[in-house]
Amino acid sequence: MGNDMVSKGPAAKGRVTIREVAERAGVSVATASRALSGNHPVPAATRARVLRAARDLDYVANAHARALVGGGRKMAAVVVRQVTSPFYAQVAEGVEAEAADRGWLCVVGATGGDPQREMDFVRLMREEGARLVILVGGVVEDDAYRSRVTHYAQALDASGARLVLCGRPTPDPDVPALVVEFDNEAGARAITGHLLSAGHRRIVFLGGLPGNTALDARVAGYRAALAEHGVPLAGARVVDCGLGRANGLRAMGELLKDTREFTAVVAGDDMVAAGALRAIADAGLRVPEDVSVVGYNDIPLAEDFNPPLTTVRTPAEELGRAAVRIALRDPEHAAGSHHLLGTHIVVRRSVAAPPRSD
Amino acid sequence: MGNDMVSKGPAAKGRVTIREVAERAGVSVATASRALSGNHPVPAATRARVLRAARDLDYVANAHARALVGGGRKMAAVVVRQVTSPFYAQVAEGVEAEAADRGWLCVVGATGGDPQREMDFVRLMREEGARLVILVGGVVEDDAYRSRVTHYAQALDASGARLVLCGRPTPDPDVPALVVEFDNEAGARAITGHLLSAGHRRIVFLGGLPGNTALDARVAGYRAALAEHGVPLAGARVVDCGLGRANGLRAMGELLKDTREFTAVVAGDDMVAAGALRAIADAGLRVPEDVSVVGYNDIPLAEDFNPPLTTVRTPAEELGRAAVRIALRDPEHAAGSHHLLGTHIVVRRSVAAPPRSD
DNA sequence: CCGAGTCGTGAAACCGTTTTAACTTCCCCT
DNA sequence: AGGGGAAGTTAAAACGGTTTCACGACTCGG
Repeated sequence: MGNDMVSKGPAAKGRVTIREVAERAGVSVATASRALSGNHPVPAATRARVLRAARDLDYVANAHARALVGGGRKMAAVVVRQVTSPFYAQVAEGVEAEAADRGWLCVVGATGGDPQREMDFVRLMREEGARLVILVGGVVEDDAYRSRVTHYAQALDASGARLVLCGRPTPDPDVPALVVEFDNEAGARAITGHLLSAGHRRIVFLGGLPGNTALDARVAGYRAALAEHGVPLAGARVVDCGLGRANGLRAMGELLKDTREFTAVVAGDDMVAAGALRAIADAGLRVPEDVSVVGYNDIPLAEDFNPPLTTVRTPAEELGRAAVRIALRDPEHAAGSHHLLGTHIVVRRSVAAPPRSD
Repeated sequence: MGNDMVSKGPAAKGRVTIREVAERAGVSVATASRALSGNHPVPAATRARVLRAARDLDYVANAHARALVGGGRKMAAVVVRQVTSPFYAQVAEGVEAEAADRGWLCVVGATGGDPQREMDFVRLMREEGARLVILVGGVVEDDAYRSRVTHYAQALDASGARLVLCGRPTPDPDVPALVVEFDNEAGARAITGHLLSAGHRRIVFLGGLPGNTALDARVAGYRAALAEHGVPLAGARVVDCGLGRANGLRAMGELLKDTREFTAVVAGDDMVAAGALRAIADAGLRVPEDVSVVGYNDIPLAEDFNPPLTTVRTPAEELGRAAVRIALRDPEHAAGSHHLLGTHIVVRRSVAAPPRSD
């Protein structure tokens, strides 16, 4: 007597298993599994009993066990530098949304720009069996980067997963990775052209980051626009201060200490522009009357800057959505394919004609 | 002859298993497992052979198989309304950072404010075996909400996982969930007090959301501050337009069409403030000379608004970190415990004395 | 020289689910 | 009456690891 405690009741701690559901419904685990997953026809009466038992026990399937035998949960991972950057957040939201629409789970990882953490995270995703890994954001393209990405791509491909690079280059055309990105050069050319059309001739590019492919392309676009408008090459001035508000603030501050030899600035992105705007205001100058400023990305709060920022709209959420859409489209078409998304400039109030004294 | 193809080589497609590693190293899977996980002592020579084989084959363990027998990967989930909201992004970043520091994996889910998606996501996390689920953001507290959260809490607790509510109420003290939040009332009282000290007496609260506990607390703090400064209760005016830039823009615009009977506005959060600032500017008025405006949360770009916004700093990233830290601290201490994080106001340039004509 | 302990290793059980293959019934058709 | 399906159900074999248990080889002390 008293040994009835030994009987297999629901464990005191731990999850409800399908065995307990089957027991309660008076069927075998096989039947219970079929009734629950709807995979195989099961008579209505039986199915109802099983479903009822599952509901009563608040049963949820063990995703790990399921993944082990089935193909595994459809899971996508998006890796960004940091979640709080508005641009990355938008891309991540796009990925999340598109994934959710298809019933996929979305995991986001932040690297803080550290290659080691990126590698760790990709490894983690391989362990977890992610079927889609999306790496977002420009990087400096050195040998270490190339071999790293080649390794990711081959490892993921070997286990049937896809790798998408958003805004970063493919090391080699035969590396099994997709690339989706904006036409950085065209965007920068357009926005620089906008300044040139307003009459500016002495324009500085603030926020270069030599080796970073995204920024290099924007610098190239900036240079191309100057050339198109007949500005001598010597007129180009690129300040390689990197991205981020703090860098923009500092670099612009230093620039303003010199004799001012520019009437407009093209910022590497909107955060740099935010810093630049603040530095200009701190120097007692006005935008756009004294200096015109343009940004890049059109982050959600760019219209709330002082003044509202003229910038290049890069549909970041669409970038994220496109990444998963393209990756999931056709299996064959994938390797080495390269997609360019268009951008356009949005005109607000940070650009005017250069001061008359010029 | 020719049937050597049948031998168990590495599968053409699919992942490398521990069996292949063991084979290549000339040991059993048990030994391979031990060498790899370092769980059980293994002579250096054998370990080296196994590690070498694993490296050669680029082996990564199958997390699902491992989770099935072991406790499962340490995984935390954070659920927010949307990733692109700067406040939520910061909280998510805090959770991600603290989780990563401890070697945990972090999954973020976005609900778009839809209770159904919230429920689906929590269920998903139960299936995945998440050990920590963090729900962020105020909600309207109705019966549906209460029973929903009670269910989450009990289900997660039954399988040994923890539930943390960030800035939303616990339905009942004996529900096994932790609460971590800011002292919304104190923050609102302080920032309203700041306006009162500057001489304002007719102050409107923009962005109420009746039923939402976070907003209700801020409204209460606003009212308390007015009372403390001897402003008659009738002087309080709360516009229930909800949160978000668009709502702030619209509501403020409508407010300005009436005869203007206020000199300052307390916005429900910084995004509402952004909309309000724009509406005020569009009406041809100046901040702070004509109207003073304060926000709530101190999002990263609040200092770039026009003018830089005086607001309440809520250390959002710290909120996220605290949530995981507290949840992981001591198992017993958990249930029903309630933590309040302090806030302080940061003074910028959106507040001045009321216009003299007042 | 022998028994006890230690060390290194492997076979097998186990985790919770899906799926295959087999086994009953039961019914219909010749 | 008997055979061929079809329908409903189940036992058992995967899936890929970890862990327990047992076993053999070696070392060491008496």
